[in-house]
Amino acid sequence: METRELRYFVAVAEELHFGRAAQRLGIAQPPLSRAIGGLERRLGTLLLERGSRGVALTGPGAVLLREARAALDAVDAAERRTRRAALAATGRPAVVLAAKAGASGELLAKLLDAYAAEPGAVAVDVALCGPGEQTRLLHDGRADIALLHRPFDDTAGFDTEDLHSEGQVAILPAGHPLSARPYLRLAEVTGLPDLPLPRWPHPDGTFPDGSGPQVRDHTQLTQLIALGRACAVVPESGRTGLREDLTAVPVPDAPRVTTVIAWPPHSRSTAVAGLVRAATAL
Amino acid sequence: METRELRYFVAVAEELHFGRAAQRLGIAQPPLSRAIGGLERRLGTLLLERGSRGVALTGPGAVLLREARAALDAVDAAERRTRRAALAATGRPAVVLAAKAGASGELLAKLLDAYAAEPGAVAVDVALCGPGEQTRLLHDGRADIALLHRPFDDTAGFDTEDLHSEGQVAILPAGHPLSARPYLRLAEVTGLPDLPLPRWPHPDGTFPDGSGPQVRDHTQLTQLIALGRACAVVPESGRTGLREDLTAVPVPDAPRVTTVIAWPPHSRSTAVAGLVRAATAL
DNA sequence: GACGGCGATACCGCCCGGGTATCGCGCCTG
DNA sequence: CAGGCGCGATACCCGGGCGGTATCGCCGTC
Repeated sequence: METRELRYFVAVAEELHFGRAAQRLGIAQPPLSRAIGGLERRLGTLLLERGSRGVALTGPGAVLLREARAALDAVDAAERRTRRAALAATGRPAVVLAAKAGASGELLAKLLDAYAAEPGAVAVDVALCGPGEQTRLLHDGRADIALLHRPFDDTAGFDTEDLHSEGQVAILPAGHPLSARPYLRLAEVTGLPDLPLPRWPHPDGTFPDGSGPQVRDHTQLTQLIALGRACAVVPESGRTGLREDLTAVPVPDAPRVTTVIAWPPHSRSTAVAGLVRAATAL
Repeated sequence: METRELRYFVAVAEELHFGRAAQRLGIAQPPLSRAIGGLERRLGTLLLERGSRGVALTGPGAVLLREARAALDAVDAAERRTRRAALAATGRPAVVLAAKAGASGELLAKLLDAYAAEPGAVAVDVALCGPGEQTRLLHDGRADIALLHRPFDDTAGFDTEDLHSEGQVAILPAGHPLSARPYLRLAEVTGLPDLPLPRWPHPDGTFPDGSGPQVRDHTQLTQLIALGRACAVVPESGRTGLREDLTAVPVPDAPRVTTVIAWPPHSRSTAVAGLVRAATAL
């Protein structure tokens, strides 16, 4: 199977529409139909159910969609990492570290300092990204190493090392009745009709069903809370640098959040090893 | 990058010889040279150092070799798993479980029994393979789930669940002076001049340097030990069904061996989940 | 200095991937 | 029920690229 075929299939499987997929791929629709047809013939199975109205994935098609995405990520990673190795060989070598914007700020700063103090340290490019984006960057080679947060991020498929564990706090508008309490139970926070929990986007950009406001980043979140339209439960470290009009109240029974450093299991980079060493020594 | 290019590059990088690589790929040498050249041009870096005598990998070339193997495994896995999903949809569905031949026999039998008793259990094809081969099968999709042994097998990149932990024993010819001892220290066994430890092949089929006899499977090993030409340190469970002319002596300070069940992190198969459930409930 | 091994280059033919035009088939609609 | 339309499949053509053969250029080695 060629990557071209996989790319074509993923496009159709995502669009569920040959015409739109072809447009997205920048080709005409007939070659796309042929390519998918050939794939199905070679695999000996129907991948897409062509109904009179639109297209649907078959069982094997769903399997191929998942596997093809992983395979294409691996191919992309191969290209990116080779390119970066070429850069490192001639110019300034660097590693890319992916971290969630607005999280672990202090820990990140300490890590960068500690690593920079090591002999032979190379430049560290920090890729700040949205929630849950880090694993994607690691998988497709845009990042070499990442800071993740269990249980929120999916650490499956990576080597990890625990760095830090912390409880969570509820962020409420200052002046809200609950904000004076010494601590809160998780059930008390999640059930507030006047302050719903916000909805974060899935990796594909869509939002889960529900009634809370949609947020995409930390700024939107704090603003919504300040407006009295939402509340949130975040790791303790999120209370540093909190706006004046917001209050943090501990939520002892919320799951503890562990910050981990993660890297692709077959990584051989000395820079990655150095970062891990520096991180675990913090 | 197309998988064809990756396959070509891996062939040359492994053979370190354009002619032989071309032969292995079933094409002529000139198209191969051109393909590699094109790859290098597009990546903007030299991948192979063409010396007067043979070919050597550059730094970026070594990176690409590692990444390309992973990517090609992922593509193979996509094809195999789709094919198997197609089979499962029409005929008898099955999972493939990879296990090291001659290891964990009893545990494997119990696992298969326990899983078969579950409602909705599907057929389990057991792929017995050589030491260290299981991870390969998992990576390229020939297997859906595997029994691995830490610290021998590399569990990186898989989800795992510990099943069983055991000490190790030394296998000696009956009648050897040490065979009467109640236990042995690891250093005593590894330093025997008359009974060297055998050498196991690497995944690529080559043997590590050293002086011990080369073995490829358990039968060869027991035969060598019986002949008084080698000894071995193996998990306790390896003493079940031992030949009469061999003796097992505990080695308490050898690292404990943990049998784990492992599966690809993005696996969605209910059969895999059922096997894991059955295994952890043992 | 002739030879041989090996990768690069030159050149050619053909297949396949991509394009346009058109068809076939449901489904909605007046 | 006819006509229109949306959408994927099919027919057919064209060009680029992949693979083939022949050959060159460069080094070692007798």
